[in-house]
Amino acid sequence: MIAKVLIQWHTKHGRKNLPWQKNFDPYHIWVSEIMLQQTQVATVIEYYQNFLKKFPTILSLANADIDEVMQSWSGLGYYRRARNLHDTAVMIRDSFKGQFPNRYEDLIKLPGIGRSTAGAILAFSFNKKYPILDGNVKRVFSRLYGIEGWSGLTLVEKKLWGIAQELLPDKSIRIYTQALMDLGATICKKNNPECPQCPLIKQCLAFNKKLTHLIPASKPKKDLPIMDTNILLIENAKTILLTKRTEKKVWQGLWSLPEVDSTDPRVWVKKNLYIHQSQIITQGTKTATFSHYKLRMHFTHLNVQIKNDMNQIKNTIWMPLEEIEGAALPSPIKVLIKQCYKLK
DNA sequence: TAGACGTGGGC
DNA sequence: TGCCCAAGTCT
Repeated sequence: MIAKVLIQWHTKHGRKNLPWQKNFDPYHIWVSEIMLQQTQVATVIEYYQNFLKKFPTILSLANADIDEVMQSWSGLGYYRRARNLHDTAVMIRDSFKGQFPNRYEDLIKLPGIGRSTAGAILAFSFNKKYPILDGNVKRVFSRLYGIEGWSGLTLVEKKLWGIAQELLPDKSIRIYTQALMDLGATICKKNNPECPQCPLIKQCLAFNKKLTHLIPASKPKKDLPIMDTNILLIENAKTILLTKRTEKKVWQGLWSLPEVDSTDPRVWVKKNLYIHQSQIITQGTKTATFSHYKLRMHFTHLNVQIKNDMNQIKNTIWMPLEEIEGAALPSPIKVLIKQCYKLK
């Protein structure tokens, strides 16, 4: 019954013109689903189009250099997704003869594809009867059935998956799945849901009990810890010194400004670079907020003149200023660099 | 299983 | 402004 109502609602009110809705190509669907993880539709659209232009087929992605993939992902965040995307493309090329798998057991083993993304690929691309459970769907079901408690709790999540599985229709899974997400995105919103427009208003427990503002329950909040770091913006003849972040932590695989222990930048510069002279241009602090901590970046912008026989430091490059914007750098670092050149 | 993992929209 | 959170997954 619920599925039928949703499918009918979708014919008039569903979203049908998103860039990844032009065909059912599993490669296209997969790329969009990965990009859309924890990322809003409006943000994804441009990245998606650029990405497919650069990597039109799964083979072109598999054969690409990871650095190129990171460059395309720069600014989107959660960079592990880009590495997983590339790894998965290689696996499909080598272990599946380039054919995108269409079985749940195969999909779930691929890096970056969890239960919900596997369900989305199966539903959208292959019209197979599998559930999804993203933020939209969690919100819709939580309200519809008056599920209390934060959806991150194991028990709550289990209930929601159960509902997702139970309500699945035998036919039109593709439309049904899209309808569910569209309802969550456009009507059953977190704040100020438009209940009068909702096709499920009569059977919605949260609406009938006037609990839509309390369901779904918010994630328990915690104060974000503050981390401090010292970074250097070293300029030499219109180029900037960048280091690749190879450690398995935030911004892995991206180029960034060197991070140093010393609060006096000249110590690091003297130790690592052969220079004629160095001159501090500006110093300051900029804070970047992540989902799990705040990073206070104490930066020093300085100008150096490198000797010809400078020593090469591992994983570093001097990047021309004009190439920074299009390179694989984290957003806050790009902003910081831009600000420094306004300040000057 | 709780924490790591980014960034920007919206209020 | 500051806070919540978005088409989640991995460890």
